[in-house]
Amino acid sequence: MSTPTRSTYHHGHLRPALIDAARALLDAGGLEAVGLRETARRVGVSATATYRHFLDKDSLLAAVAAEGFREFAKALSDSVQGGAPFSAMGKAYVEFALAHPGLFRLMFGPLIRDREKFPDLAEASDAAFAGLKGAARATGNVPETQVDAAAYAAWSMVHGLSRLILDGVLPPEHAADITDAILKAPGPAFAAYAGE
Amino acid sequence: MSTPTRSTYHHGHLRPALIDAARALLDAGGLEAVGLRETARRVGVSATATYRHFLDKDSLLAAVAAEGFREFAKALSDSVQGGAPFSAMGKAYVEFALAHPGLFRLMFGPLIRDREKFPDLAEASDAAFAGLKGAARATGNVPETQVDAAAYAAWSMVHGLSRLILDGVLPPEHAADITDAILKAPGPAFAAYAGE
DNA sequence: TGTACATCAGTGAACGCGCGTTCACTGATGTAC
DNA sequence: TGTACATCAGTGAACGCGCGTTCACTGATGTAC
Repeated sequence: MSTPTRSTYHHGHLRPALIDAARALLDAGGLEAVGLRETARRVGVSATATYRHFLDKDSLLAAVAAEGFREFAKALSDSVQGGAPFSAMGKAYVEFALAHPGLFRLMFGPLIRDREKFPDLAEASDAAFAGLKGAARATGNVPETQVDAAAYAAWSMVHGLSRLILDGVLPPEHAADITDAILKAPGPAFAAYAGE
Repeated sequence: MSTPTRSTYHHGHLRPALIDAARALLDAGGLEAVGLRETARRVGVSATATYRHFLDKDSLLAAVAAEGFREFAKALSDSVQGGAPFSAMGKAYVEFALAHPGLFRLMFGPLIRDREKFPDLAEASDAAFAGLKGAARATGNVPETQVDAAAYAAWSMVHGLSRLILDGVLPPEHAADITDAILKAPGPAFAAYAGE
């Protein structure tokens, strides 16, 4: 993170500094705390300097989100290195969300719809999701024709769990227990669906 | 919905009219389209008249959300009347979300955290969730000690699926197929978790 | 039945706010000769 | 090696915007006697 003061007229690394600052605001105060002016203020630069590096506010946010997806993809793929079970990826998914609530919300916010305007973001998110599907296939437990459905089911579950905790619906003090119960003992947890 | 013009000085049913108008804005343009001034404008009343019926903007929104949860709870419980399988409730959950995107987002937004300020909302949401847990228990497939985990797992999955579609991550044209695949054939879909 | 008066439901002007963005600009840098 | 000049990265004032909320108010209603 850059210091808010600087001696040279030219910043030198303004683009990444703005991304870092926006992300810090995101982590500290959530999505609505991130403003273009406030971000620039943090870096110690005029608000308009931002426009040298980003088309507009959304473009700055999209860059932050794309960076988030790249880290997210890495965290997911790291989680199943060394033969860890598929559920380890689910755990990593939830942990990432809880560790970066603002970032997670931004990543799955409205910008992701605009694939043409933010191709970098679209690509980064696609890569993260592809990793999830690949891990579902790699378990070897799922017939090829069912891989998509299995991946979507797993994805939905960890995503929903993340959001329910993040949004304060599930009490945070029980979050860890619930996550473990669901991820470690999926058999009983899904028994409700049995016999239909 | 009320008409934007009226002949009498006193509106007569301003409170429900404001709730309806806010909800219409929500459905039409999403959360950020709902303003206190704009809502009043729709009803044909000055912005300040709102303060006769609601403490502030958040209180108006909380009333809308609470009403949403009551409808949501009804839709969920209706879905399993007449011996319909548990998965029917999941289907109803997703359908409600897709039918009322703005409302759904509001319902699970930040207001739900403020249980003391909005007890009516807290109660309405608790009731909806209790219905979900009750249905999981009623399947008879889950040992009593696992009912909570099973309900949370099911809840997480349908909630995550709803959000992924709503937020434009899963392509909407495939939303129905994916929902069916997950809800109707959970066995194969969850096979990825098997053998751990 | 008529009247006085408290109460309730609305009005409209005004406030400050911070935002994203535009504009014309200036200071610093790098490159060609 | 020095200089001219194009280019790039920043500045700061100003714009309009719609918002939520406050204030002192007025019109309508209902109730006690």
